[in-house]
Amino acid sequence: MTRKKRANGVESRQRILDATVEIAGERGYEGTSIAAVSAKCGLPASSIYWHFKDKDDLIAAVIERSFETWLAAVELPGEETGTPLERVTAMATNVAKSLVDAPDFLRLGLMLALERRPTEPRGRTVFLQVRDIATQKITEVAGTVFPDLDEDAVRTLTTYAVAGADGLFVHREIHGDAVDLVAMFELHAQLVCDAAGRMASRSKR
Amino acid sequence: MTRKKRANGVESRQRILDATVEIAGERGYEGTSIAAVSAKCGLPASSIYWHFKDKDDLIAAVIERSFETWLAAVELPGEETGTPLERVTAMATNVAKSLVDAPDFLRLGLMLALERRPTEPRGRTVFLQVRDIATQKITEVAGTVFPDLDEDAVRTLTTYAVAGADGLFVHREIHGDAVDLVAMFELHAQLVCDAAGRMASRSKR
DNA sequence: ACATTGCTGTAGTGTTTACTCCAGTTGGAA
DNA sequence: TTCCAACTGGAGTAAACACTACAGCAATGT
Repeated sequence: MTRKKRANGVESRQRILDATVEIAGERGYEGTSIAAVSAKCGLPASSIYWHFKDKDDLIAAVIERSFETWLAAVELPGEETGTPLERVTAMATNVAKSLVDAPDFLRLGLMLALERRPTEPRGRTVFLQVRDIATQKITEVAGTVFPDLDEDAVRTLTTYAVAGADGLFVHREIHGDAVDLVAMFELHAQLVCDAAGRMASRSKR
Repeated sequence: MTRKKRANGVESRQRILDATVEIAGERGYEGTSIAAVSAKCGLPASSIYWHFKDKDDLIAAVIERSFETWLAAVELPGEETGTPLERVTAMATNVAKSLVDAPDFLRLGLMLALERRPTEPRGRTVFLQVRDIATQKITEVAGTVFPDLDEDAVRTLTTYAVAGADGLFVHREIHGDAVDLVAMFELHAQLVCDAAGRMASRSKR
């Protein structure tokens, strides 16, 4: 067995993925041509096909890697201390920062998610899966932060929280760096907490 | 001058646009091939090029028409009566219904908006323009519904309202018809009003 | 009757696409 | 030294791509 996989190989793989994430973020799924990726990373097409089965496989790998990058950027909030508002705001701030630092995952993912082609690309499936997992985690956190809420309310709250995050992200993608994503996410956190309060008081009655 | 423009012409144009909106909504900008549009609408490529200058022109026309369709579906709320919450909710409900009935505009527009290619397609420009106009109208309405707010607050509120709408729309596009968009928009309207109240009380102090 | 206009049908153009074949090259294991 | 596995390079293929040239036809204005 080889203990080192030959240094050049993994580096080339990274270079290919780097080039692909850039081009796919610019031009979408169909617009990402192997020739363009090859030109950008400096490796011939045959190398790309040595590392990846086909174009679909390449894009799925890009989604996976950019998800990991984003996950690392999120750095889940420390411990469960403070008021619900403080905790939710801390979480929102973290997510906002991570989306500024590592926007590729959500941008590419949303592009793929909005497409509805007959034969779904694997990249889309992967995105929806990891997104589902992330959503579930948020649901869990919401359940502990707002213990008064019933399951349905928690789900609704999570849906709204995620949708708001998506929308604010899109807003920043459209309007550029001038948008203060962290500030908007703080407002969002506040409103989500309002909603939680409203839901709790309703279910008590 | 001809009083009738030759019936077949306008009908063909519509058929081409219908086919294009369907394919573009499935496969994005690059994925929309003239051959596929031609096959779907039953007209040869030369007819498409007689009606439209090139592919870019075609997609821009699709955006324009789907915007008009959507605008017609929105049917702006009647008159300025009721509490702010009632008025905002009525508006949100209208928008939600229109997005269910005519989702093409926003779906296609968001797909184009998320792409950032070096030479921007005209369709993207058109989308961002009409979106800007729509946003401005919402800003005006917000200004009259919440007269206590200063300009900055109204802008922030509008941004948040639009972003929430985008995000909830994306959520429905991903999770399908099971999502009750109207209900989510009602919640959204409520939270936006909360935010307005919070902002007003802060500026008074 | 005749030319004009609006549109369709056929048959292309050259370029780009995803993907393949296979002959190198190179570093490490035996 | 020999050998193999891990890659790279270049050359190539068939299909799909956006787009064009142009002939033909049916209705209309004169």
